[in-house]
Amino acid sequence: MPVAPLFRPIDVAPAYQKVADAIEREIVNGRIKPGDPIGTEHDLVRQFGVNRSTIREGIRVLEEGGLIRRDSSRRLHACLPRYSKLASRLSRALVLHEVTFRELYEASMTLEVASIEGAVERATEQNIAELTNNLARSEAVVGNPAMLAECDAEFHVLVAKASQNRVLQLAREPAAQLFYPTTEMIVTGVAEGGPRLVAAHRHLIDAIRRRDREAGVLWTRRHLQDWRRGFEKIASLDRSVEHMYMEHAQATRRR
Amino acid sequence: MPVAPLFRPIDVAPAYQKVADAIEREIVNGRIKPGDPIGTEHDLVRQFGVNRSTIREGIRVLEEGGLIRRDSSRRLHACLPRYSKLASRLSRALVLHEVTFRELYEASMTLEVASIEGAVERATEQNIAELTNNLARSEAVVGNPAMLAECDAEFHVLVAKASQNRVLQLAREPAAQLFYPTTEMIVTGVAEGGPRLVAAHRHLIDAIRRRDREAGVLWTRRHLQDWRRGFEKIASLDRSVEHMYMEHAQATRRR
DNA sequence: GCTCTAGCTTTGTCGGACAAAGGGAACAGA
DNA sequence: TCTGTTCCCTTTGTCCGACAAAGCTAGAGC
Repeated sequence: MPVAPLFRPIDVAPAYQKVADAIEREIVNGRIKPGDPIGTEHDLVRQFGVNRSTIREGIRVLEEGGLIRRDSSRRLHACLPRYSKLASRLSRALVLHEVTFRELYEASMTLEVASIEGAVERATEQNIAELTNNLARSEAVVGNPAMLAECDAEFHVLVAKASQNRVLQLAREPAAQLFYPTTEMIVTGVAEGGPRLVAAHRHLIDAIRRRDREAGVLWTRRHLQDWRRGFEKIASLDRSVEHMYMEHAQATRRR
Repeated sequence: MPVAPLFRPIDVAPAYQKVADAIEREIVNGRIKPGDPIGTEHDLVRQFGVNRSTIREGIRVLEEGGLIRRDSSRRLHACLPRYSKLASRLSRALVLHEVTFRELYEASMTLEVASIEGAVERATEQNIAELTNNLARSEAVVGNPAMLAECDAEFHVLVAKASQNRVLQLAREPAAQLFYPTTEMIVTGVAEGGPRLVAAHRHLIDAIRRRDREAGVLWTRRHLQDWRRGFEKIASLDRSVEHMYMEHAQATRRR
């Protein structure tokens, strides 16, 4: 006959983990708001009653999770996790899982089409202005593959933003980050790549402005199909997706 | 007149970050394969020539990123980041960004419909067997909201898995993790909730088995609409989404 | 009132230390 | 020979104390 449980399971976790959990709890439940300063390491030592080394290990956990950051003066404060940083973890995971081109392409098709549908429905004047501004910059750098690729990535982030759906925005980011480095290669390797890319963006903005869902979906599909054809042309190059990812990851970390 | 650049920017980063970067690089480019042991902390101290405290801070960064883990004996080894762990970071971020119900619902509709479409097209016998097994377990616990909610979450993970698209699998996970804790509340609060949920699962498996895309999409929509109606019924309860998330996060961390 | 410097604070890193837990090898018994 | 036990070594988690470099602050000097 089993006895009634008298005790709860003891929470056995390393001290640094408990420190991280405690601070996370305060941030997630809102007692510490984004932007609020966390104390200095010494403060935390006093509050938690553990050694500074232990505190520092806990801080690393939270920092990597994007919950806290150090500002210019290296003081700690809570912050809203940035999508692009979190997404880069996922992109890394996708590379490690060796996802196929089909998986990436199919998922992106779904996510980008959903983004444009949202954008067509809910884009604000502000959103459209940002997209238009992006288009102008793209036209100016159409001969520079690296800068054009960067503009393209930003364009699609702006479309997702215009959808007014942050869940979607976040869901599309990991796949988009894997797209980005290949765009440069495609624009470099395919003669008509640059102009076609800019033209597609123009049509997409136009569709959003006219609230023309059909056109938005159509041009998103074409845009992605262009990207696929370009990718298939250069797929025989010697650089692997892993290498592309590594370069991208290092570049973003430096920011 | 600007001089030609003689020097590259010096990479100024804390030592612990360099340690983490160096190990990450070896894992991502494949020189260290998932499962391979990383040395002991003392080994790393010798290899990198820094203090053990510094090594340990670097290890925390990688551990949080899911790139390395400690096995039962606490030895370090590389590993494939697990989707559910990474996704919980994103779920946390979504909570902090205070996403609305509309955003969550709309994105999930897109992602779950895409999952079922993939599953209908590509599910293997193995996938169908797993789904059938899940259904049987769901039927057995239809009166237990907590366990039924867990089965439901697993069911949709299995559908995504059956789509044979890991990018999609990963993209849907953050939103799904926010769904999960509410499912229990809905099944508890709505009388017909449990049976309707199980019935929907049965129809979904059937659609996958018959490769009937229309039916799959239809029942996914109905299933999600049921969830929404349930949510709207209980939305006046006193527990906020943040609380639901916190409880869920703690439960998963203990695993 | 403004600037500049000296001093205090904080971070990043180091060296060493110790208890607890795990793994492994030697040893005893079947 | 195989199995089970015990003791020792290793490894981890944590602590203590220390110091240089960089930031911040307050007071001196104008």
